[in-house]
Amino acid sequence: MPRKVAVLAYEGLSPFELGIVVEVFGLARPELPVEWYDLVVCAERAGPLSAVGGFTLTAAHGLEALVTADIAIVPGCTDVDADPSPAVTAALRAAHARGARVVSVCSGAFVLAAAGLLDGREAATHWRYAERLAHRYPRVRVNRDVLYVDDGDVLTSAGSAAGIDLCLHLVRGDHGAGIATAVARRMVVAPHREGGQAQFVEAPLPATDPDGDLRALLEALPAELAAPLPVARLAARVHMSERTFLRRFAAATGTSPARWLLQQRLLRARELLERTDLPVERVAREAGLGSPENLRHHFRRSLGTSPQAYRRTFRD
DNA sequence: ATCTTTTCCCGCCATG
DNA sequence: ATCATGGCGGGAAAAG
Repeated sequence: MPRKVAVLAYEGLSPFELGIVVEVFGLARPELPVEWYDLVVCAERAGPLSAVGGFTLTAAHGLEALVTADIAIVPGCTDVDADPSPAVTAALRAAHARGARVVSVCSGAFVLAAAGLLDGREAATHWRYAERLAHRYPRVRVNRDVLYVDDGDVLTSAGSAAGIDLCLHLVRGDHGAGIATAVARRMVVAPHREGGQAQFVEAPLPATDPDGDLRALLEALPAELAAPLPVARLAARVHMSERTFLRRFAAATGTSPARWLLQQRLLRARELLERTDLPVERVAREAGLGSPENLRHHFRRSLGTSPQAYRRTFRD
């Protein structure tokens, strides 16, 4: 049985964010060896809805599709101060109660918050709206610095295109990094973006685009993940003091060297677990995570599973 | 799970 | 004056 994905359309919706969801989940993918999702677009009422850009669309399904979905997605709304329809919030609560994963893109977090689904949870939204979300729904712990928040059954993403990151994250969780990478490749986007939305807020990319040595280092590092890469050594390689290296690195990637390396190494470990039969001990070593204990530790922290369980899920 | 050692990394500030 | 640099301290996190 394919997983059912329902995305909500409504008056004044943003076609881009709806489109992300349709592109990821709604496009047929016969080239992939997995059962793809069933996507439906649903709306509260049957009539035409006007979208940003001055055109209209009609959804083929009603809110019951949202309630019975495995994944219910709310794209951003144009008016975050408006109260979402009670029928919509009720449908989202019902979906959640049934065990569905409830997902928002951008300002869609306001709808989830209105439904009470974010109470006491961490959530992401567009940086422009973070303050308002936190103010209006004090029980929501707004994280301004990430592209998305995965809280298990409730997932929220930051501004517009961060919805792509979150959708790919969902695919990665359901089908593994290999499949998610294939989808990303077909969409011609990065399979995994590092750093939070902070890097997109004020700093235009050209100002922080890594130049010369640093760029070369960033490109070279993925090939040497198995070796220890202490900051002091890295800084020396690009002829900078540690302090300057940290600053430049942060400006270029939005994270610190250690965090960036950890992400790369976890990604490598996942690949090895999916594509090879290497024992966990070797996976840990090849990925540069050192001991299997260390690998397990970080795996649990970021993926919520163990390496063995992860391999079982994506390898049969 | 808990402890110890090591490494990281960010604010502060003098310097060029 | 502004700006990048890089040394230092020490709280935080990782590694063992």
